Amino acid sequence: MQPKTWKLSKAGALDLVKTFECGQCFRWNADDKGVYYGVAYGHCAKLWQDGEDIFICSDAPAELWYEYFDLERNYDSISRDFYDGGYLQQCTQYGMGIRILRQEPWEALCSFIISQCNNIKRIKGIVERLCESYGERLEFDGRVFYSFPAPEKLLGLRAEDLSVLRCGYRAEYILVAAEAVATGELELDSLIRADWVEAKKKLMQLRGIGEKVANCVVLFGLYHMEAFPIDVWIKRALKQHFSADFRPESLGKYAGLAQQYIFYYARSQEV
DNA sequence: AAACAGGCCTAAA
DNA sequence: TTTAGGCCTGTT
Repeated sequence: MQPKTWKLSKAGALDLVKTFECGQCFRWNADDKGVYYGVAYGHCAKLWQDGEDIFICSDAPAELWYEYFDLERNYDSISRDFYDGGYLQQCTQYGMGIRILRQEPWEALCSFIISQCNNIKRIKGIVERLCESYGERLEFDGRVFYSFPAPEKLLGLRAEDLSVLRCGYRAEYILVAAEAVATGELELDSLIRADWVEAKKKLMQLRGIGEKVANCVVLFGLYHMEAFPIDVWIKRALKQHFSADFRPESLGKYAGLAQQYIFYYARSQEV
């Protein structure tokens, strides 16, 4: 199928740079002209902004990307709940344009296992090596890409086999998760429809998945927007700008979006 | 050179 | 229930 290019109708609600650089995903990269290339659900795409318009070029149907960028949800009205006249509002306004991507569940699970105690640059490197080693080779726009490997591709491997990834002790965790998903012991698709707390509990049964990683997977891979991952950045922001008895539930069913605004703002201030 | 990265596990209070 | 140390690897 030949790639087609089209213009996003609600482009104003999507900010490419913020969405790709806010730390939720690891496989989108800009070239020197600011054109983003990436792969999702086995399809390559490139996106760029031209004035007010955002264009997308892909051989996948438009619906796939419409869902991927969660474009049918009205982030403006959701975000109004975060206008507290203080710090959270500041974060929200700064991060406006971020979309919570609907990433592949297994990719999210695997990526956030890798993320533990790592910086984004290294996470990206490890994920890319994983895709190059075990994903499908794809060609798009005169370039070569690799899909995120299905968990089945990792069956039977031992931790030493993943040494090329240079992911250290996380190799074991990846293999445990891959086996659970591939064998059907862990049904990620059914967890999308399950209660988010139950989904989190289920994920945390796996070795190497604690509270933080589970929350990330639930939010970014299972689309439960209530989840509020707390890492060192968020912990710091909460300590400085929220009351001691703050509870994520107080932010409602889109707490996860608020978390992403806070995270993006907090990091922008220090880096 | 030692400390620290978007944590987790285990052992020990 | 909370806390310390170790863990792979890479960077500062």
